[in-house]
Amino acid sequence: METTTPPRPGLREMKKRRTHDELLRAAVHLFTSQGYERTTVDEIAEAVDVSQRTFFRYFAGKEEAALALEGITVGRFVEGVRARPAHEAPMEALRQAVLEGWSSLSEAIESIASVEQYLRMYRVIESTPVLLAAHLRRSAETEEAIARVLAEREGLDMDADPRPRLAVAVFGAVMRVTERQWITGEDYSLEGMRELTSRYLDQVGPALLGGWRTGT
Amino acid sequence: METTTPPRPGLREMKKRRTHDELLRAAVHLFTSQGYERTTVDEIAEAVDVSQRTFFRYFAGKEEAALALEGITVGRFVEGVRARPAHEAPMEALRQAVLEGWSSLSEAIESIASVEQYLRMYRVIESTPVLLAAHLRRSAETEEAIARVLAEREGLDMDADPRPRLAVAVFGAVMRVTERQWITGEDYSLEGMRELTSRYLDQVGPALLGGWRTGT
DNA sequence: GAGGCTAATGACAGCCACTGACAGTTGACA
DNA sequence: TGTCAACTGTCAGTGGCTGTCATTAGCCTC
Repeated sequence: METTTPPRPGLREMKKRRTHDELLRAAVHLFTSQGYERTTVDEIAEAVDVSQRTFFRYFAGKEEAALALEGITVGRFVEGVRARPAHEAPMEALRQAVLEGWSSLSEAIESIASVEQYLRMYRVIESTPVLLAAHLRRSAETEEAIARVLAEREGLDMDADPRPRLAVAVFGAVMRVTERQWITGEDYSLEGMRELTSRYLDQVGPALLGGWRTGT
Repeated sequence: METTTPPRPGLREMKKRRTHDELLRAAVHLFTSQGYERTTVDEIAEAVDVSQRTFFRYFAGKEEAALALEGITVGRFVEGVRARPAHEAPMEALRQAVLEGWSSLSEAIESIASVEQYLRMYRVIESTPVLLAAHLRRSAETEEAIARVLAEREGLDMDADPRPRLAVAVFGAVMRVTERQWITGEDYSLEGMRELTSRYLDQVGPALLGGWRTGT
């Protein structure tokens, strides 16, 4: 009984995971180096030596492969919100979960890509209309999931009270503005992203109050 | 000089407009009656007795035809914001422009469809993933345009001050939540939409403050 | 460790959205 | 009325995506 494998991954599972990761890596590499539109599914499949049909068995479509990396971090974010202490106010819980997410981004995706590749893929998404569209739709789904988490935390009925959805929608809106700013700017460091996120969240109140001309 | 036509529409222009409108009408009719995915471009073209190629000369794609009706009202909304008196605070200007938009919806689309068809088309968009994605992307573009209008009104530099984008993003978020609620609910009247819009906008402040458990 | 079961894959055919190229038709305008 | 340019139809082709079916290859049992 030396070096046992308790949960028994199984050779089949291993291979499947390997194929999936290789396809994803190849897709990210091709998308970031030559663009999303100029990359065909056949190309990705060929890079991993599988048939095009197999690609579609691992990913629902080309889009899904392009958004899979981001999907990993989004999933972690949702879990992060769920794990926040119950005494935190909703917006504060969201804020902390996002900041933690940025901090642990590197470990979350290391089996697939580097942080730099993640950022480059993000740029591709933001600059490719069809990908941006899909990204926004998925963000909407994520917001719905998080609204459920908040409603549960606060013991509210989401169908009767719009505040959970409103708070999450506002938060999501700020995140989108932040992401855009972050891509447009020069600072690609995770610390820079954390700082920008905090700053913009603090500006929501002032932005809603009007009287912009007298402020800053 | 009896019954002159000053700007001279021209027979060609007339025919073009006619083809465009007929294609749009046919598309809306087919999408709302049998669904977006189950409608092919050939079907739409055939309903108007033009070739598939011609359809693509009038619409960049199937999606554009599905979103064109909504696009008319969105364009009017942007103009509405631009036309609001300069003394209004940003959020107030947005609110008034939207409410006015609902009120004049009927006249805006009458050459193409009825209000009921507009609502049904909206449901199709909301329930078809690819259309919802495209819709959200276009909304993002609209928000950018409106942020520019607000920044100009207030004499701000959008690249230095995030408040115009933040305010518009928050407003857009509320609108999306409202639209969803409105589609889920039973009340399809324009008056009901106006009322819901007002109510949700009033809730943004409370939603951000937390302490949900003590309030209503 | 041979054979059966089943999941994973490849190969093939086909649908549909969309595009480029070219030729035919029809308003516009001198 | 004839010329020009815009509009359209036809055809061929690309690429994303799906259904089907035969083949391969882990897995499990006896």
